[in-house]
Amino acid sequence: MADRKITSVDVARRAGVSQSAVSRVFTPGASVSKKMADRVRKAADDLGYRPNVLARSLITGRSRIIGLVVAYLDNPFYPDALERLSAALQSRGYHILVFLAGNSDGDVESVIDDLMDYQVDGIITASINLSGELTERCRVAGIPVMLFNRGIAGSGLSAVTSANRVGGAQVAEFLLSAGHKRIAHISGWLGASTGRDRRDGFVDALQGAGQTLHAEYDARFRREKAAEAARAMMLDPSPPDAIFVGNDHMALGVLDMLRFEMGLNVPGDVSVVGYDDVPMADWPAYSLTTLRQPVNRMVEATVDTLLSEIESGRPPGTVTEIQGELIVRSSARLPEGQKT
Amino acid sequence: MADRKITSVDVARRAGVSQSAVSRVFTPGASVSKKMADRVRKAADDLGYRPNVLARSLITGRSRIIGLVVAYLDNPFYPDALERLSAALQSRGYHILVFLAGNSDGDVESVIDDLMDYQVDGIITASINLSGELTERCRVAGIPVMLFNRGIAGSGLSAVTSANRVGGAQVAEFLLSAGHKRIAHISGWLGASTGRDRRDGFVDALQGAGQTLHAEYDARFRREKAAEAARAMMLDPSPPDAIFVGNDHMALGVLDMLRFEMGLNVPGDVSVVGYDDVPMADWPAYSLTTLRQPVNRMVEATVDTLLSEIESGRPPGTVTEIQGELIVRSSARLPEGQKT
DNA sequence: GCTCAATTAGTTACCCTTTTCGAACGTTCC
DNA sequence: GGAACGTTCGAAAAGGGTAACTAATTGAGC
Repeated sequence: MADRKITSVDVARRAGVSQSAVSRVFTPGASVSKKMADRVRKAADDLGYRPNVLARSLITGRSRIIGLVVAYLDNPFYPDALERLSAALQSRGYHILVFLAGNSDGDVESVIDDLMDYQVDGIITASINLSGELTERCRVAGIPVMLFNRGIAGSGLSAVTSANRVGGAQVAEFLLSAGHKRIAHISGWLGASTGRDRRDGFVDALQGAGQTLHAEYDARFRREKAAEAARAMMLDPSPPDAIFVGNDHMALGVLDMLRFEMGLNVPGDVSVVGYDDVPMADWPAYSLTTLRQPVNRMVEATVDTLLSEIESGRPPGTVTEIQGELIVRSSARLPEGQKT
Repeated sequence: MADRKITSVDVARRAGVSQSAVSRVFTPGASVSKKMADRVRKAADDLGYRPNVLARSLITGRSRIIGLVVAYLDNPFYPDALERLSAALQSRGYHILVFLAGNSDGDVESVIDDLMDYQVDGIITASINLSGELTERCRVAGIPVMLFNRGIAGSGLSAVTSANRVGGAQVAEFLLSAGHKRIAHISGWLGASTGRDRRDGFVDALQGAGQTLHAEYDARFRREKAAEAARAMMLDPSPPDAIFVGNDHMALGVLDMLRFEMGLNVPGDVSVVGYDDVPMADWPAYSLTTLRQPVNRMVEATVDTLLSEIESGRPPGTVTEIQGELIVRSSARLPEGQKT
């Protein structure tokens, strides 16, 4: 075995043409006669030749690799997004190189080093916070960065999120219209735009209706922390009658806690609303009322924006907000007269 | 902006040394004096130089890229595995390039083309079936392939699975010892070793105890199909009193169906046992009794085997089976006298 | 001070493509 | 018939590195 790797030179020799001719045949838009193309393709097929992407990228300066930086995949929203992102990019000739980063700064930093090493054409970050210093490095290196499901105000980077403020407000209105009076919020991390915007939109809408937040806790997108927070809230002498949880991943943990550990009835004793609409939210064991983030449209926007920055040099800074939709299920009390 | 890319030549010039000296400084194990190393590193830091992995791989023949071929990520077992695989490889200087493949042969084929194009050092497949032809292509190309959570008998490829036959038998014994008499199985895809082995081990153990399978259905690892199968089984004039489901992803769907659509009591009316022990199996809404696949040990074995094939030329064909453990929760009746 | 071996540094070939650049060729047009 | 032109093709130069080879330095031992 150990057949040496076959290169364009081998194909050229077999077809009796120059190596550069072979290259041209495999470069779309290059000038080759039909006869030449046929001969070369035949020889290439015989030998099983395929151009070496790495060598190509060396000279073209494009690797057709997109770096995806992600902190964790336990929130099912992200595997779903990863799958769709990968599919969308793959269909356009790109592939995803995965970089795992804890959320510590040093960790993210070394990941950025790795990214540069691989000459990625672009970067997508998900569930990650970039420091100003890092965004600056990417800007200097001229590598387009897309923030997926998170924005960084003033960073000048492109970002795709759902309309989180509006979404938070939609949830608030729904809970208000159902007559809730002691409405609490267990937020995603307030250090992230996603967590902050949902909260702010939610709080603003409550205030618009003359209510204030009954209780609040920053669970940093962690299921366990959210569950604990829910327990603490419910054990309070004045427990909430509704809880808006910053994402579904946490909301499901809250539901489990309320129902199975505290023996409460949801939505009888307390309503719970999530955010994301992950697949499990629709499973009958949970049937979670939640604000849907349209993953497919977010993915589309991410890929479109990123590729046009890469391929057409569109300047960075395109911020897309995609409107979500409240999916009413049975974890929250319904407004008077409304049916599912 | 648009600072041209800085190369080893730039660093060499600034440090007043030859370009190859720079290369040596960044190549572990090369012969350089401390003084030289310091000077070069200083210059490199000033300029923000990092070696270009792609250029390096061109000459070394190693890309430090591992191709991961995966069909879907909706079974939470796989994101979990992906996260751990990525972390383990990252810590050893490799990264994962993601290739999504539907399970159709043509799809997988074009993915293999892509993989070759990127000169991956190795391939890990998960939730995917490789045809003989494809494994042959990889063998010829000399690219090590690891089958994760699936084996292909006679393929000569390395594989890591849990001890699926033994696992199936463990489940059978547990159900038998709880006194079940009409035991059914909803299998994962019998076209895959994972589905087949679990089933065979399960059936053999039943037969060893003088029982036969009360009912059986191949749900092909699909949640919906499994739920439908469960409904059909329970509507039969002679319904099973226990169902072993081929993986947790399907088992959770079965639980939902039994409890919420059919209003049955689990395990009162029927016991359900899964396979994998995904995180959700432990969530109180499900509390699924299941056979744990030790993901971390599977990942360790996968990475170790793959890297030793890549780096030390270990011949392919190392098949590792890792013993699982039955995790007893409350979705299945307990044997007499046993407590959780 | 000299020899010999061991380190270190510089030269150069090579990895596999794409991409100028110019030569060769066949047409068209006067 | 020859000038002007458009196509097609080959030679050769990148592109950013590594590794084998060679030359020069260093150090030890006597």
